[in-house]
Amino acid sequence: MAVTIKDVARLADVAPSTVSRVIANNPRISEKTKRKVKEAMEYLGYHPNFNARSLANRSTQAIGLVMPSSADHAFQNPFFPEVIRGISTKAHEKEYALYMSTGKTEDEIFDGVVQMVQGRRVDGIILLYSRVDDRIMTYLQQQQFPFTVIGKPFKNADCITHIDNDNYKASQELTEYLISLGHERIGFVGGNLNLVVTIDRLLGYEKAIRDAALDYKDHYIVHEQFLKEGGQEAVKELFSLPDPPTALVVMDDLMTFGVISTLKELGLSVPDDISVASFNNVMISELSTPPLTSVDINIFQLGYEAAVGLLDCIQTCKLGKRVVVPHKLIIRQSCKPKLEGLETKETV
Amino acid sequence: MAVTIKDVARLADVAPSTVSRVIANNPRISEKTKRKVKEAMEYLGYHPNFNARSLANRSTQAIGLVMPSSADHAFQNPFFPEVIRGISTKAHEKEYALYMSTGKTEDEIFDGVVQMVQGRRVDGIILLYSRVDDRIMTYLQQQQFPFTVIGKPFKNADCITHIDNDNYKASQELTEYLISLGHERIGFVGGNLNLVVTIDRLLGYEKAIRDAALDYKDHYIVHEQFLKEGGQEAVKELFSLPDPPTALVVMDDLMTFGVISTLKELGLSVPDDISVASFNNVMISELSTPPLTSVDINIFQLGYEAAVGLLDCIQTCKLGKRVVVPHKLIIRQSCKPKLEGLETKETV
DNA sequence: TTGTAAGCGTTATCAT
DNA sequence: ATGATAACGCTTACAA
Repeated sequence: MAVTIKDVARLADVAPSTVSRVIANNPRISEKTKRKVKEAMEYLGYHPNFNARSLANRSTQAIGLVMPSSADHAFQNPFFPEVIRGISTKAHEKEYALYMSTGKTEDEIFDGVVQMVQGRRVDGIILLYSRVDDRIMTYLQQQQFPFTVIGKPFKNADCITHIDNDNYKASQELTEYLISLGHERIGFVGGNLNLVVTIDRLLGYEKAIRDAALDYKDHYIVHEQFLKEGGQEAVKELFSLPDPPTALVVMDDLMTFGVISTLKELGLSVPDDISVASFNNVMISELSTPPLTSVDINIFQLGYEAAVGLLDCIQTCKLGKRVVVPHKLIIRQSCKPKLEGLETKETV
Repeated sequence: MAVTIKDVARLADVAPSTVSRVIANNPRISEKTKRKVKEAMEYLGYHPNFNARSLANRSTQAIGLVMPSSADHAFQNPFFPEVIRGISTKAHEKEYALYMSTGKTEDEIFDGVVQMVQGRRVDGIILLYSRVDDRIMTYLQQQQFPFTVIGKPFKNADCITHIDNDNYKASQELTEYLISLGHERIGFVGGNLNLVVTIDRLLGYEKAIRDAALDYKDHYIVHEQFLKEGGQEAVKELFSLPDPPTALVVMDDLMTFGVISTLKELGLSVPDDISVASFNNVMISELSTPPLTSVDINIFQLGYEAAVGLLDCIQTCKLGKRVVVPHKLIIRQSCKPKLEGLETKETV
C-alpha cells in the first residue's frame, strides 16, 4: 500500500488536514510545522494521489486532446507532433498533463470525448482540427465544457475560443506569389473539404485568381485525401487537360510530397516543368528535393496559444476569443518563373 | 453538479451498489433490475466518474507514454505518431486511454513519470525509446511498476518486457545489400549513441563489413543528431576524406533527408554519385526524391505489441518477455550498383 | 439477488 | 495556526 497523507500526518504528529495545507502551500501555516511535515514527506517518500485529489477537488490537471480519426492517416502528418509540442510546452508551465482518448471511428472518438468530459478525466479539451458540422464541438458547447479549437470553427466562431492562421490571406498571398512569377494557369490541390482550413485556403486562392483577372476554372481544382492513396488519380487528371496548369497551390507539405512523386511518374519535374507551393513548412520541407516553397504557419505557436487559451477558459469560464497566429511565406526552390511564350511541355 | 450513481439508484429504486453492479456487468443481477437501472442511467444521462472509480478500484484505465525529450527534435520523427497509433489501437480494444506527461528536460520528464506512477494516474507505462543507463527504467524496475519498452533495454533485457526489431540483423542485411551492389567503401551515419538502437545497428553494420573482408574504418562512422542541426558538418567531413564512401547506411529515414540535402550542397547526387540506405520506412520515404531504400521495421506493430505486452503485465504482473517484430528490406531507388573502375567523383 | 456500510486518499468547512 | 469531520463518487465485503 502506498504512503498516504495520513502516514505523513502520523509521523509529523499533525492532522491530515495540516499536511494537505502544506501541500497546497497554504500561507497560514507556521514555518516550523511546514518544515516538519516536509521532512516527514521526504522521509516516507510521499506522493499525492491524483485521483483522490481530483475527486475532492474537481480538477484533474489534465488537458484532453482530440485528433482527427487516426484511421485516415492524417495522423502521420508532422503537423500533429509539432502542435502537441506547443501544447505540451504551455501545459507544462502550469503543471498540466495531456490526455488522449483512443478510438478510430467517428463514433468511438465521440464516445471518448464524452468519457473525458463526463468522466471528469480532464479539465478542458483542445480540438486539433476544425470541421464543418462537428458533433464534438456541438457537444462541448452544450455541456459548456472548457475547450479551444485549432482552426476556425465553421459556425459560431465568435463564441468559441479558437486559434487560427489567417488562411484566407495566406492562401491569397501564396497564389499571388505564383502569379507574380508569371503563372496564369494555376491549379489548387486541396484536401478534405470538410476541414475548414481547406475551405479558407481555397477561397483565398480564388480571390487571388479573380483579382488578377485570371480564369477561375473548376477543373483546376482537385481534392485528394491528405496522403497519397487515391489522390494520384486526381493529379493525373489535372495534367491530362488540354491546358494543364503550370503551377500548383497545394494544401499541405505532406501532400506536396505525394504530388511531386506523382508528377515525376508523369515525367514532369518540379520546379522545371511545374511550380509547386504549399502550406505548413514542416521540417522536412526544407530538406526535400527540391526544398519546398511553403507558408510557415507557426505550428508550435498554434499549439502553445491553444493551451494558453484553454487554461484561460478553465480559470475564467470565458469563451469567444480569437487568436490569429501570423504566417510567413518561405521561398525555396519549388517554384520558378513561367517564361513568356515558353509552353510547358505537354503531358504524355 | 453531475449526475451520480446515487441519483440513478434513487430513480431506479435500488441501492447504489446495485447500480455499480450493473455497470460492472455483474452476472448475479436480475435481468429485470438490470434493465430498470439501465433505463434510469439512460434517462438521467449518467456517466461514471473515472476518478472516483480509480480511487476505489486502484485502476485508471490509462497507459502512460514516455517520449524522449521533446527538446531534442526527435519528436518530429514520424516514428512517434505511428508507434502511438499502434499503441492506441490496442489500448482502445481494452478501453484504455493514453496519458502523456509534459516536460522538456531530463529531470522534468523523470518527475513526470514519478507523478504518473506514485500519483496513480496510469496503470502502466510504455517507454517509447531505449537508452543506455536510463533513470526512468531503473526507477520503474525498483517500483515494480508495470512497463514495457520499445527497443532493447541496455541491461537486464531478460527481465524487462520489451518489443524490438532485430536491429543487429536488419543492419547487417542492409549493409550486405549495399555490398552486393559492389560497394566497398560504405559509411555509417548514426544518431545518438545513447540509444540502444544506434548501437545495435552500428554493430550489425560492422559485422557485415568484416564478414565481407572490407576495411572497417572508424572515420567512416559519423554520428549526427537525428535531425539536421550540426549534423551537416559530420557528413561534410566524411566526403572530404581522400577515399570517401560510395554508399551510406543511415540510422533513420528522416536523417536521410538531411543527409541527401547536405550531399546535394556538396554537389553529390543520390543515387548517381552515392547510394544511401536507411531504416524505418516511414511514409514519406516512398514519396521522396529519390524514393528511399529502407528497412521497414513495422512501426505500427511495434506500438501495438508494446501495448499488448503492457496490458499483459498489468494483469499478470509477469515481466521479461521479449517480442521481436519482423523487419523487411524495401528496395527503392536510393541505391545503385557501384560500377567497377568508375571512381566516384571527388568532392570539391 | 440485493442492500448496508466501510473504505479509497484527498480537500474543504467548520470549529477551536 | 491547527484539528475534526464531512464530503467527493465509486467499489466491495459482508449481511440479509
